[in-house]
Amino acid sequence: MASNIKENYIKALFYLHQKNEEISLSALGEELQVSKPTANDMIKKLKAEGIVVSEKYKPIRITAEGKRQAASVIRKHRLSEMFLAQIMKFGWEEVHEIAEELEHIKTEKLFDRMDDILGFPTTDPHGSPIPDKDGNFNKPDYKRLSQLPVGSVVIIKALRESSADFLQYLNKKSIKLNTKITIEHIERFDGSYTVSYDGISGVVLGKSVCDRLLVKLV
Amino acid sequence: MASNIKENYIKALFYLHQKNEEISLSALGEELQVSKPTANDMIKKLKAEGIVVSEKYKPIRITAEGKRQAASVIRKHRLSEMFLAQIMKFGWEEVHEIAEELEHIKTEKLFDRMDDILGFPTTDPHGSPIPDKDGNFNKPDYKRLSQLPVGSVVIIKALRESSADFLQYLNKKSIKLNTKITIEHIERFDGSYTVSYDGISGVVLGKSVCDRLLVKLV
DNA sequence: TTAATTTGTTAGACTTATCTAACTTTATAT
DNA sequence: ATATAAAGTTAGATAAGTCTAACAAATTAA
Ligand SMILES: [Mn+2]
Ligand SMILES: [Mn+2]
Ligand SMILES: [Mn+2]
Ligand SMILES: [Mn+2]
Repeated sequence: MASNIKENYIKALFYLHQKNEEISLSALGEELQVSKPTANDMIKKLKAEGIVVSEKYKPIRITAEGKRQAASVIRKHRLSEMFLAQIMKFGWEEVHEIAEELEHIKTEKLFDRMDDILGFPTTDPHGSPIPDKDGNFNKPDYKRLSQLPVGSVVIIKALRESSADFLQYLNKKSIKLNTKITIEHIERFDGSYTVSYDGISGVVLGKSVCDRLLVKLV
Repeated sequence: MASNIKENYIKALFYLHQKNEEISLSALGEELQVSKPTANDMIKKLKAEGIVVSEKYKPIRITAEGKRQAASVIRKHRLSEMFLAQIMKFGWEEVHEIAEELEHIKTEKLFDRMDDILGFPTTDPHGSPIPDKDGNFNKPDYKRLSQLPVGSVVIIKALRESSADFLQYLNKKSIKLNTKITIEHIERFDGSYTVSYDGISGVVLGKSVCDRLLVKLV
């Protein structure tokens, strides 16, 4: 059984692999805030366990087994977030921190029961998909709000980034998942959008905000 | 911040101290299934942190600070058990194992929220008291069923031992907390009790069972 | 195509938690 | 009071996870 620490490496490897099939030691060290020799040592252990393939001076690749193990941790994380939000009434800006701890709990039936109580949800409170136990999950092709033209009517479906700061900003603006937004104006100069939602019009969202909102066209 | 492992030592020290003010290294090692040198090393560290007092060849005593830290872990454990049982519908024989993991979660507000959702319970699903954050908890003076005479009418309030095996035995007998029992007969030869409850009479409970049931006289 | 920069590796050290074997001190029993 | 047993300590070793300093390889830029 992998330790908490190993699980965090596996999860990081999975995230990095989603951005780029080939993973660099530097990126891994950066992601986990450890030195390159530390990351290198761990890669040797994970290689011995069949979780990555790696050869001297060559980029690292995660194996099918590695993906399976990563999905298991991510499933625990996202089910926990959903349970904390829906059942325990935590805000979506609070759940990630707690889920970072809960995801390492070994007893599977805790998460199976969460899943059951929640009615087998397919996404977490930030719109990210919850993998099933075999590691499969939907990857719907949402667009960034910042990619869409004036006049588009969209529904917010997920976030590209879910830092507490960003979530608190969205709270302040009363923007939630499934909020229906109409794009009224795009300011060419700075990429900011003027939008309307919930019957309020003229709300200005900066470029970096629109870049983080994943939406579906209505 | 204490690691999981240290927290387990602190909890063990607290349990041992409840049986016997003075704690021996052997008992500590036995409790945690580690060797005496291992326990000894940890005691040196805990002494440096002010959690125990201990001098060479003298028995170990837990400090007020040690008790406070133990109570914090026990509170997390017992609130978790109660949450798992009441809200997540796990059986009382299932909750301990999961709570052994949950008790090490750092984020206090998770447990505060459990407490809130549960309506500030004073005991766990096995009748053990839940300490408050300052480490105070009720220690009601229940009697063992095995100490009471024929004719007594009692209510089961807690268990002296909560192994999954014992709890499954109680499930089979439909005995729960708050079950009202009447003692019909005591067999002198083997100390077994014949009792009635829930309208069923003539149920025989062995000595070891009666020894584990903590009851209040009606 | 050489030089500079980035990336990866090695070597050596530290911390925490664990062990066994051997020894010392304290307690118990004859 | 002495011998035996139990409890506690020391010494030395191991494994996991981390670091820094120094060096080697690969990539990128000039
Ligand atoms: Mn998260
Ligand atoms: Mn999330
Ligand atoms: Mn328990
Ligand atoms: Mn309990």
